[in-house]
Amino acid sequence: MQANLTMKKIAKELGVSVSTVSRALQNHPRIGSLTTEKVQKLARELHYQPNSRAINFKNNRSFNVGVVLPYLTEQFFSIALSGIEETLMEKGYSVVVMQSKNDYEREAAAVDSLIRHGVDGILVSMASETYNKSHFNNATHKVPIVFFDRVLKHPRYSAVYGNITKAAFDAMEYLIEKGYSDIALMNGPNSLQATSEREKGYVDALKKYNIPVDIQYVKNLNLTKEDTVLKINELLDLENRPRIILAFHDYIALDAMEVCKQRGLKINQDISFVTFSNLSFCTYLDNPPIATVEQFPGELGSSAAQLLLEAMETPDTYEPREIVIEPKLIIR
Amino acid sequence: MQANLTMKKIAKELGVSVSTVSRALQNHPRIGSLTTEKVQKLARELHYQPNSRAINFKNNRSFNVGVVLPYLTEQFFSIALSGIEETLMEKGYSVVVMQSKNDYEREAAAVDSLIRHGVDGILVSMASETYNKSHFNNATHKVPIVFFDRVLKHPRYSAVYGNITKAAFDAMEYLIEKGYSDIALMNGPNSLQATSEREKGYVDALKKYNIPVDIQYVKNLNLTKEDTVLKINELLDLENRPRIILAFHDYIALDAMEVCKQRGLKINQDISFVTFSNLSFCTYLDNPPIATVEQFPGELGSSAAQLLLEAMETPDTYEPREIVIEPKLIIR
DNA sequence: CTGAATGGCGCAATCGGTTGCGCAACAGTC
DNA sequence: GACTGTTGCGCAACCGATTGCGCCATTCAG
Repeated sequence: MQANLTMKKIAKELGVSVSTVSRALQNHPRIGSLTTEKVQKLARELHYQPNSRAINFKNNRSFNVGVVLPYLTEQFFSIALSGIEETLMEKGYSVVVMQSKNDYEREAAAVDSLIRHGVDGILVSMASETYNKSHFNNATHKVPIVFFDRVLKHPRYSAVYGNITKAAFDAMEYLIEKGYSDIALMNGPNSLQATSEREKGYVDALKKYNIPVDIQYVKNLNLTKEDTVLKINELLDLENRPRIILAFHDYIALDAMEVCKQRGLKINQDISFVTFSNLSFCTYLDNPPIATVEQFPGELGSSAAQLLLEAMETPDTYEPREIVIEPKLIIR
Repeated sequence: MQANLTMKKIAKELGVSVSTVSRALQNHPRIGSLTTEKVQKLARELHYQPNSRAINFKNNRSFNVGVVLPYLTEQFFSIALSGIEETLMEKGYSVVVMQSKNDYEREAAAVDSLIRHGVDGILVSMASETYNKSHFNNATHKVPIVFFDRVLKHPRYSAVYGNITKAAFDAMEYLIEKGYSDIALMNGPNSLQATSEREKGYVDALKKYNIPVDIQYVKNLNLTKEDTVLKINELLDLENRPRIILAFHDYIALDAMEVCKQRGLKINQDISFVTFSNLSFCTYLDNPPIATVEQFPGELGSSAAQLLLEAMETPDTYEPREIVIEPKLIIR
């Protein structure tokens, strides 16, 4: 850890003033070519690097962007983060990441901490437990915020998200057209906006084809394995057992498949699955979900990053807006 | 985006000096309780937040830590990053993450960029293509560096990594004791240190049991699917086809399994796999690898973070050192 | 009534750069 | 020789917060 090398030392060494050193390093025309050369030579020899904290302080910019998401270990979010990192890196920004673990307190603390750390903007995918939104209001007074995937819909905020309703509708339409019936929905937790959107697409499709909606076929899960096991068992216990399960996540489908197998059902024969995330490993399953909705998490992240870039770099003309990424149904 | 609220404004509003405001906010004993109360009240009302950039500048600390890793989308690294984030968050540090994509140039640029952004320390899992180490030498003059998983072994650097040799040895010993023979090794790329360590464990175990080493059984892969397909086909084409494949990653095993199935071999009957990463979804496979080496990426990351914390907070007494995390063989 | 002690607060320097302005020296013009 | 223009560089303010030191006013002891 070498001692701090500042312009002051270069200036003293050369018998010139600090301002001359500063200008010489910027090739300022008012500095003589001889002096400029001398300064640059010594700076090179001493491996001078300007103190970024001083520059950030002076410019009131840090070129850091905060990202708050539920879990880094969830593939959806790590892919989104990767897209964010790529987009921001190109523009010279760094990514500061924090996990909310779906906890409101942690999320609020993370947003607060990012502000205190002096980021120039924040990307958020909301915790499922977030009921109080005031931490975003406070933060947005200081820096722009853009939501992605798990968004807060409000004219004040930009948001990037997938068209879940249409995705669910498309998946249902595909299944119905294929002649499948008895389609159940294993949906996410109530606290997520996507849950109601998914249900809407499910219901809309049934209505379009004049199929009655059986509320016993719609289950909201709470993300724990126990609950998944409970709900799939409830479905399998129904007199009119579903033939297709529309699951809101591959992992939910996998856990449900296990229960099915234990109960002697053959996957993709007695019962099939369609999922809302396209995890790469599913192609390796002997009996994968017959279709899946690809939500393009990388594009979600990178679009959100681009909105944030605009908000940070042209704050005067920037108007909050929403971008909808169309998911794609992938048939296996 | 409200205008910057500084101490100056509070001071002017109250007709006191900036230093009084500063001290009042710190409950300095030399400030009268009346003044202190007034200042704190107004600060609260105006939602005053100290300018972190000014404080960072003054203290020459940012409480940011840089993390450079190959890919965020690789589960191993996203779990490691999660462990890093948890450990550092507790101590008030934030994590700035960058992907090297296994490219030397990007890695060097990332390290450089982190230094310029003013991080207090750096955690690195090296790019497989990194041949030149000078970017680390330059960086370490400025801030401490700790390596994790893909480490640079050098007395100057701290490093945290798994005991791959022993893990490979243990896996082999288990297989040999179980009576398995004809065990092949699908290893990683030459450029990774872990590759030679894994090979050493493989060879050591064979030698211990006086089993001749067949070099045709040892393949080094380059991480592309084509190469994996090529190498598994070479193995299956051998006169003495292996019965067990020790694969250095679950995804390699999955790709190889596909080829095996295509060639009419039954997994876990005609041929079985043992892998070096314990990806959660493998438990959902109908025929998963019969054993797997858990490398505890979260612990790897969090141990590295703890070393870095020590290096950052007590730089005078800190001595670089290595921590070895013992992997665990998990039998399915 | 004077001297010291104490409480309450402000001045100014500091961190490391950047930048407007001004000063000096010199050349060129009339 | 006085005037203007140009070149080359330094002074000092500034960004926002922190902090050593010193000043003034009050209080209390002697």
